[in-house]
Amino acid sequence: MIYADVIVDISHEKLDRSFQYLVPGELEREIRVGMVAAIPFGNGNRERKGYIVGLSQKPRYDPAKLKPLYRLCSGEETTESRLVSLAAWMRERYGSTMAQALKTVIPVRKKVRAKEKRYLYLNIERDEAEKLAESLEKKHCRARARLVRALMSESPMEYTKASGELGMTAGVLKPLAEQGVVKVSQNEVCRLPEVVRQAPKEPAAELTNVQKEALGQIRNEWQKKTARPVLIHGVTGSGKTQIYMKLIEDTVAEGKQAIVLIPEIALTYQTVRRFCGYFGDKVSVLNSRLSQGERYDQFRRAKKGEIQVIVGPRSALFTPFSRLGLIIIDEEHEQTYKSETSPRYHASEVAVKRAEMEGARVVFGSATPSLESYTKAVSGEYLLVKLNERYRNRSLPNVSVVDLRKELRAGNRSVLSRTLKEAIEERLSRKEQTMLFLNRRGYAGFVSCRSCGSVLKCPHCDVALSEHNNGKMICHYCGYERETVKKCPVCGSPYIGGFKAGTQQIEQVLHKNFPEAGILRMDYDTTRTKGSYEQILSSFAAHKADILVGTQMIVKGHDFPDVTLVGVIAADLSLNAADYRSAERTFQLLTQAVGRSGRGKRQGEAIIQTYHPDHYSIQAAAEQNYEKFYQEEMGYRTLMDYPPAAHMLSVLASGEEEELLEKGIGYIRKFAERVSPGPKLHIIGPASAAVGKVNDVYRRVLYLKYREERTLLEIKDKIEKYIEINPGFRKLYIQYDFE
DNA sequence: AGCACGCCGACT
DNA sequence: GTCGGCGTGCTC
Repeated sequence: MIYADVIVDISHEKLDRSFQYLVPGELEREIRVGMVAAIPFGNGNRERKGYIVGLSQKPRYDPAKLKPLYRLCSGEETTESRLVSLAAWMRERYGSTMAQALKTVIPVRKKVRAKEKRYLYLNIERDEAEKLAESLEKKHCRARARLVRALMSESPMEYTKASGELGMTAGVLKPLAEQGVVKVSQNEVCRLPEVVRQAPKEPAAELTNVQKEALGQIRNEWQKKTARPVLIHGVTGSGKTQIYMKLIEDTVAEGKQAIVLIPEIALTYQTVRRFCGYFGDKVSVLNSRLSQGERYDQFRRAKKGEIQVIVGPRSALFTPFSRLGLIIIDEEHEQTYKSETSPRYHASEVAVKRAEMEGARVVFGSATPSLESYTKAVSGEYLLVKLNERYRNRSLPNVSVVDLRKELRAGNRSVLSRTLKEAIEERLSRKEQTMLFLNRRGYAGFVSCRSCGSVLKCPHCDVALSEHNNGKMICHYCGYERETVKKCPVCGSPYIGGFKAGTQQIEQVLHKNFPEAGILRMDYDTTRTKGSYEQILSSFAAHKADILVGTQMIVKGHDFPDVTLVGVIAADLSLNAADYRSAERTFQLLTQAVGRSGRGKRQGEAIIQTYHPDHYSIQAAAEQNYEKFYQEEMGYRTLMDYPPAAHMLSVLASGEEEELLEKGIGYIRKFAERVSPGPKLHIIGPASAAVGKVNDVYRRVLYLKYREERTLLEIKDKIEKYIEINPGFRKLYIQYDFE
């Protein structure tokens, strides 16, 4: 016997869970997750539509009470059913529960439903209503009288308010509505986000020859029956967005819809405005600041076909378009495309899958593609399209690297090297602008020598050790531990320790050095209030300040034509993050930062300060040479068996009882060893997770590395089953993460 | 959402 | 008694 988990297609919060049904024998072969079925529901066995969200061999409910489903509704494939299938695939691929996957894919199936935003109106005159209320009270129809009186003082009234504060039920409303006393309307307020309403209409810009050629390549690929995903590798300022626009235009002209993913809406304010200006009311925007209701509105509009294009973060990937034609992922390398919660999916992968299921196309774009994508592009799995020139013949900035070790030797202990200081002075005298950039992302308390630049690393994993306040240095991958050092183990210098520099500190140094200069600071502290982000950027754009200091958040979005100098305070900060991706991230951040310079008519310059002037990621960024970086980094990944050369599965276990957790993760390790296909499977850990303990919940992590991803997937499935069978794991929460 | 059930006050 | 309305709880 096969049992099916079904979600009933009734939009109500209390039905937001699955119900189990018997699958009649003749449907057993045919039934799949994601299909739509007709089911008997409720007391009268009324026929309802339901989505199959899971299949199993045994019942989890009293089998005597299970009803068989009526039939499968083939050909009734809806947007929802396709999204359910996508969720099923995500469950399988990333090892989450179906409930978690569904929640990710079909958000807000509860609470702020459009229907609950209905309004109630009093449909009769006041004195008439007064009489009615009195007679209702006489007839002991208290609930009805209450509603009529309430509407006399407030009409229209929100449906939710009536049912909530007044305790109105459907049975109370129905007779009143039938008598024509109360009118129910679906007068929904359509809440357009601010950016959409404000954006000025913009005509299409003329494409350069390089852009036209790239566009031609993509259209050519799209002629094929099975078009591959496209990776646009374009240098900073090469005009990728204009190509996206043309591709979206093509898609809309075919009567299809497009999804545009961008890393973080606030950081790409200008991009959003450009889309809105170009596509007008065809486009809508999702962003993380939107309320659940606003977000739901946008999804509903998409479903109804009121909009053709949606621009938004990772979650916009699940917009319920009925004829999806194109998914664009801009700044494809960004970390925000990877979900931090289970299912820990990567938007690029899911985009390719959704596109495959719905016959849509995928375009990735980046100046610094992730190693994963570029590897696929090189192997021909993706089509690689290059834009090697900046838009309007602007040239790339001249970059110089400053060795901070030499500065120390020359007696300069300031965060500003002499070269950088002189360069800033020059800009001030020429009335040009400077951006100073502190890449603190991923900063995790590494220890380095200021004299020779060497960093304490794990002897097994080749990533920087993190300093803990208990005086120990720890590797987050394998759990290796050692005492902190007082002297540099390489050169013996006592100038060794954690790197301490904040944006505030730099701001102070600047004030001291350039008392006349206008300085703006942008970091987590100064952008907490709403609108402060845009405010800082627009006042810098209006040249109200000479210098902008900030964390990585300043490297995106705005074009500042007057900026001719970009300074990177310490490239090492991200280089020494406790992560095998630190070099990649450094290269990306440096390239993006350097790319901010010289966007206007004047030639740009960039200065990178570092203790590792010879490191390939810094040199390649200085030369703006992606290819060189890619070759070096791939060599490192291959040598160390890190992705994408190999694949990595991390098993994160958490629980409140430390001992139980320790035991449990130990068993998982042993089990993994048992099902291992041979010595080529590396099992590392268990180690403490990057954040070892949160809210009294302990977390431990196990890493499995193997050349073939398929094998890791199989191992994950086996571990999942093993955990399900053994009741000892009930109190542990296990998450999987593929890299 | 839609239906059944049990409760309550009022009236043939 | 018993009828109509109300609030609650359940739906595989």
